[in-house]
Amino acid sequence: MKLLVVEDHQQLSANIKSYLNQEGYVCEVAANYQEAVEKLYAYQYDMVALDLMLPDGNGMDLLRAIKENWPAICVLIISAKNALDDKIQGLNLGADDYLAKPFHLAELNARIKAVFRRKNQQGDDKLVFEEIVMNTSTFEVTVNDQLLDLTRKEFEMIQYLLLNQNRVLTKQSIAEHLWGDYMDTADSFDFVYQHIKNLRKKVAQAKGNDYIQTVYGVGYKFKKSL
Amino acid sequence: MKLLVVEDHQQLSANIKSYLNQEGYVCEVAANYQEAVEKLYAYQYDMVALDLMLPDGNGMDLLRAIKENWPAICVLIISAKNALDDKIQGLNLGADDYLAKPFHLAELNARIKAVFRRKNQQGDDKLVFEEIVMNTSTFEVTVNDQLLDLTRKEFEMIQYLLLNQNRVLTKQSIAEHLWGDYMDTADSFDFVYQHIKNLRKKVAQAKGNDYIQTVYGVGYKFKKSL
DNA sequence: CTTCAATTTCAAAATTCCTTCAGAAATTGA
DNA sequence: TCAATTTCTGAAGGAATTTTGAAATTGAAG
Repeated sequence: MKLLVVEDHQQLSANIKSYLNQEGYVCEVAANYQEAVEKLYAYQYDMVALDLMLPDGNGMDLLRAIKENWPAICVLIISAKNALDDKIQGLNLGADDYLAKPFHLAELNARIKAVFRRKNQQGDDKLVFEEIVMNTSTFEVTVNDQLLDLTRKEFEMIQYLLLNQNRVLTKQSIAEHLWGDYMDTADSFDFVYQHIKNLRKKVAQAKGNDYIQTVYGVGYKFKKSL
Repeated sequence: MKLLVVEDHQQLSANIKSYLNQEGYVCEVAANYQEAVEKLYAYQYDMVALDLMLPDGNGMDLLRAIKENWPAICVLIISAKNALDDKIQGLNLGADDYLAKPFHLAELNARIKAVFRRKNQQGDDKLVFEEIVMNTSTFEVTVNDQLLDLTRKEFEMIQYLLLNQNRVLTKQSIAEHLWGDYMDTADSFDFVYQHIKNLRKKVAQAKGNDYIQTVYGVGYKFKKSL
């Protein structure tokens, strides 16, 4: 799960980020409107936690832009203004939840979980590729109804592949998705190889086929069996 | 896909180039206005990433010149000046997107992809010649609905042929398009023969016809079956 | 502190791809 | 038809990428 926290207060965003990383999310921070939009273009997020008070723009506009361009992304509004107006307007614009400052990190976590749960219950709670099925509410992955025992990285990887069945994912983009923005200057992607290997082994154990196709010089994708 | 990066800062342009090569683009660099124009005349680009700050001229003028002389080329403006004016003026002059420095390379990549996607959607995101269909968003090529397993060079080659169905492509121009400016002094284009051969074989495997016509003494083109 | 699993690093092995080369085949023009 | 030029083909080497196993590191749990 990859989150973007849009929050201009340095200290707070750093806290949130480290806390959510602890909790197992891949979490990045944007300090303002501009940066948020750039990151949204560049990467692929599952959720945005959005502070309405931004130094260079209106948070509501950003919310509107997100719902327009990336409708699949959940938005959790964070705001110091405890004004009911904001809350109503935000939810009307399609925000998935609203959290007033100040808040406990544990509560943020709970809200995030709740938003995902709610979203996945309405309809698309399964990601499927042939015999591979991921239940996005219980976070279980089965191959041919056999449950896979995956580590966190393996899980994130198979999810990323499932979400992008039609395109080839480069090692770079996989690394960015699983590790966040630490990878900017990374020179080696050896660990991607390892996780691919382990994932393949586990999938193949459940069914002879490993499904993951190498595209030489580019990356990986699920291969269609024709 | 062949890109020209117009950027006078050595280190940056070198980084961009190596990154985009990694990502599978053919990428060349021009350090100033003059050099950019020369390259635009000499070669055929799909896109220009243009830094507005140039040592020997105004980037806006260059943008205007590109849109006038090579209207098919997409332009992505890069600028350190975060001025909204620049952005507005640039987009008014026909630039396809705008990216403020500093930026993550991944974001540059995402913008490039987005620009192409947008452009291709206006018509269709498919390149077609008879039974050959190339999906430019998934980077898949099918012949008679059979998926081809192509290497990078083969892919670039068939794409170049698809984009130029009416003209004959010389070995030189193919080499320039696929390998960039390393070819300036090259004396032998034998490797083009190899890739043509391999491509023909793979296409013919999917359908008896190989489609690629040799024009003796000149080059190659798709042949129409009458 | 110890233990165990997960993650990352490292280097060798395996694979795939690219380029070169030399000879064969095809085309052109005289 | 013949010679010159161009294109085609297969094989071989080298370069780049991926795979693999094993060791080192990290991190959480007991």
